[in-house]
Amino acid sequence: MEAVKSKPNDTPRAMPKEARRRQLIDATINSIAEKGLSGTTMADVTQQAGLSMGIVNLHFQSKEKLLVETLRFISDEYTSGLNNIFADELMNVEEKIIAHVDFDFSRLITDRNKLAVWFAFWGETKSRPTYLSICANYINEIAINLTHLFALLKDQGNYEMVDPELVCTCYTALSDGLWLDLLVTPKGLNPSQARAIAIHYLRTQFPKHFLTD
Amino acid sequence: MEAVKSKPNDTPRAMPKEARRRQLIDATINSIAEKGLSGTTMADVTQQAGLSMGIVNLHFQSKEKLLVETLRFISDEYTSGLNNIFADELMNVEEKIIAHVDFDFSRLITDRNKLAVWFAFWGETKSRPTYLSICANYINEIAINLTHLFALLKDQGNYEMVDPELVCTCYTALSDGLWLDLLVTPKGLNPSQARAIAIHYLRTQFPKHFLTD
DNA sequence: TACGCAAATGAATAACTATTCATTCAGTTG
DNA sequence: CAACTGAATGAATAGTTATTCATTTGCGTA
Repeated sequence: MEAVKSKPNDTPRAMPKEARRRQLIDATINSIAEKGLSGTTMADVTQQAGLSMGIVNLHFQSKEKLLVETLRFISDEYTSGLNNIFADELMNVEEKIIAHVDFDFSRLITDRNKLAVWFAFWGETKSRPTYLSICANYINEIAINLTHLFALLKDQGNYEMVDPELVCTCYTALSDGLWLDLLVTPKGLNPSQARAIAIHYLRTQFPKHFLTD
Repeated sequence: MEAVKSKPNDTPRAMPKEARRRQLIDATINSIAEKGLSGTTMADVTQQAGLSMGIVNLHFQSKEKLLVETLRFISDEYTSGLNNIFADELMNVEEKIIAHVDFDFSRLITDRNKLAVWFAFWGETKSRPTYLSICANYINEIAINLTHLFALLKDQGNYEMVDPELVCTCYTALSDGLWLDLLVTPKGLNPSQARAIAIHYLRTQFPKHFLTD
């Protein structure tokens, strides 16, 4: 038997549990992006990670749980990024909304592999309520926070006719659609153009704001 | 062996080829909506259709081809509906745009089973270029037609500042996002509310138009 | 009514894939 | 440095699912 693998294995045999789990989640994201959710097998994931077959069942009892944790990972990443912005005491309302948009179209979020994971799960939501339940809480929380920011800006700018809840729903749907665009036709639209479209919409509602760039 | 099935089988044994294919495509749509793309098996589809296992391979050489034809079916349904509107000589520009929006949020298109199929395929697009190639043509064609309508309305209404291409991209992303909303949170938004949001956006661009309702 | 034939059947097969677990391995402790 | 311990391995297993094809079915025709 060959004792030496030519590929230098840079992961030590004993790693903090969390780091190994994270390594497997990363491999899962890549595999879903490359082969789709239906095409992702245990063999794919473990090979991606450079580890052996049994490793997933060791760290996550089953494939299904690995998938759930993967969705939870990208959900948490998104939610916590936005919560940092909402909680930031140094920004005013307009700055927070711009920071929100910047985050939505940042490298971290518009990474095509992660977008592929998002939409892979959305496509299965109707048949697997678990997937929806992971996102349901954060969806609602973000909507409340964002609506609140729009309401504040409405007051500050005397935008009588603006309906903050409508603007929040519209902005959210728009960014979902722009993400889909970035995923499926990457040559048609780049993240900064997508960002510009989102800002264009906000400017229709708050014409005295969002005039930079 | 039991000779008589209690369930009355209303499909005659010999059916026009196209009708049987259509029956299987319908069953596939239902199965994808109910079990997801990854959970859809040949047994599911054929049971849904009330037919036997071998039938799919008889009419579509393989499972993969059945899936491709299913995507093609809903793509064609959408495209041809819009093309009828673009080609209609009895409508003026504003009426055509409204008809477009009405179609986008009609029963035919916002059927949750069909939305589930759309997003199931979008989620696999990155890994299966075939799926994208089926849609690529119509996406482009519709964008050209819709941009043209916006350009005409810009001229007719003297909307100096409007960028028709931007409005088309924005409207398209918005409707994609609203469809996702209708799919995943059906209790949060109904089709007529979604339609109202789309009109709300168009009104920001063409304030003298789209004032009905 | 009987015959011919295309359509449909479904049991058998072949291919694939998640999970298990006895064994190996490497880092740590006494 | 030897014994210990828990992580990691991967061949074997068990379960699932697409595909095949010999057989059956029922419709149209002579």
